[in-house]
Amino acid sequence: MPSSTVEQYIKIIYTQQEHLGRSVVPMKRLSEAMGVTPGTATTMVKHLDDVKLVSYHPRQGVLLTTKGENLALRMLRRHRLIETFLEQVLGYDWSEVHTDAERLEHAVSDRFIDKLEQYLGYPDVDPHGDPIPSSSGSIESAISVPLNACGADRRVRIVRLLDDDPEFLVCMKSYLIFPGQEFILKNSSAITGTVTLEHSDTLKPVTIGYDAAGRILVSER
Amino acid sequence: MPSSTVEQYIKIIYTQQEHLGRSVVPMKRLSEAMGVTPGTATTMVKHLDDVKLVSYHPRQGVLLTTKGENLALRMLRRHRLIETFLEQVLGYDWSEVHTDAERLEHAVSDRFIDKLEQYLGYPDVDPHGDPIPSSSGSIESAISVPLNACGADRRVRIVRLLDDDPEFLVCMKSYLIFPGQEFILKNSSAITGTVTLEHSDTLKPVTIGYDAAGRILVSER
DNA sequence: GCTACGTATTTGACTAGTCAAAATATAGTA
DNA sequence: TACTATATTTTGACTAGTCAAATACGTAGC
Ligand SMILES: [Mn+2]
Ligand SMILES: [Mn+2]
Ligand SMILES: [Mn+2]
Ligand SMILES: [Mn+2]
Repeated sequence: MPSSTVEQYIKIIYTQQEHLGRSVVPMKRLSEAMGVTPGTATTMVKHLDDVKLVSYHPRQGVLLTTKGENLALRMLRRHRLIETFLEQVLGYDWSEVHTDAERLEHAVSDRFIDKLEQYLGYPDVDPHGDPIPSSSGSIESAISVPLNACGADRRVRIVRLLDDDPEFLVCMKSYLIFPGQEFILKNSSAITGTVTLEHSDTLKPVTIGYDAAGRILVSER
Repeated sequence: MPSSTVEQYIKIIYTQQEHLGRSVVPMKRLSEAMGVTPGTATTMVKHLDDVKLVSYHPRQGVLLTTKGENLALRMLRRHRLIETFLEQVLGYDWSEVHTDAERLEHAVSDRFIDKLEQYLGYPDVDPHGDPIPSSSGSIESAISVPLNACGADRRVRIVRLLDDDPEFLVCMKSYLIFPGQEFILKNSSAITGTVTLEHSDTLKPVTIGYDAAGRILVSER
């Protein structure tokens, strides 16, 4: 049975691998994401390689094995089902769910997660639009593009937000930017570095920065 | 912030103190309840004394301070609210709730517990009839007596079971022995060491051993 | 008062996870 | 090619929690 520390490393390696596109995750990246010193990450990664959860390429980086990927998906499943529960059932704000899920994910049993999933009615995404892996480990994300890579005058539907920062989330919610909401993309200017949207119901205009828009995934329609 | 290990020691010291009646809990007792060697318990208890959670009386035993008692009640509150949730909401059998609660209680935040309590409608006992301490730390248990200390031909209502063993609980449930059920106490014999009950609705008779009956608390009426 | 036995404490060793700081490799630049 | 900046690895040390086994108490019985 993996310790919560191991679980956390594996989950972070997965998300970093996904985020980097490239396959190997360098130690600096990993240590920063884990909040530990680089030396600590190196030591741990060697151990993870020993137990076949990752393959370690000295001086280059680390890569999940299939076994590691399975564990990562199980952790993501736990994390996202718990977040969904906290928001939909216990009434947390979506900016608060992440912190608590971060601890709970390491304390729940498989029985708990399977019953929770059933109780929630088999949701396929969490409050941030992150897809929830099935118990068999399959995961499918809706097709989407970053908001800053979208053509102007398009009608878009918010699909997912790639940021856990509570401040960011509170702010987005106040603009009605959360999964399911629809907007018209009025203007997207690489020169000024802004993206302007108009909510399809309220018609309220919102302007956000280019990099923030990069963390918002939408589907064009 | 106390570690989960510290939380567990404190909770166990509380329940042992309650169970022994006497105030100090000897090391042997504590180490057995914790599943560690006596030496380990001694070391830990000295540390708990340093941080003022217990007062340690060498070669006699250990005793919670007020600070320790507060922590213990917070843990009991968590444990019992979680057990209630697992049974009533997620549909666990009452024999399964204990194990999962044992881990979760160390991973939940105060926010979680308070929202959970609200969601559950402020229950005052858990599935085993154990009273749930309030957020301010007050706890009140219904007046009750052990079933083996009851006069015969009395009508009794099951209040609480003092045993976590899944096998015992599954068995009791099959006899309808769980909080709220009513029985007529037909016979209680110290000689044969048995207690015979009859369910007040189904009229089905049940005979259980004297010591098992000691772990069943009832209210006479 | 002395002995035995059971309980309690001490000691030394081990594991998982961590940091600080020194040593080393690598890749880019002059 | 030689130098330098940066990433990486190594080393030694530390903490929390644990066990096994040696040692020390304390009390009940003789
Ligand atoms: Mn985590
Ligand atoms: Mn999420
Ligand atoms: Mn516990
Ligand atoms: Mn209980």
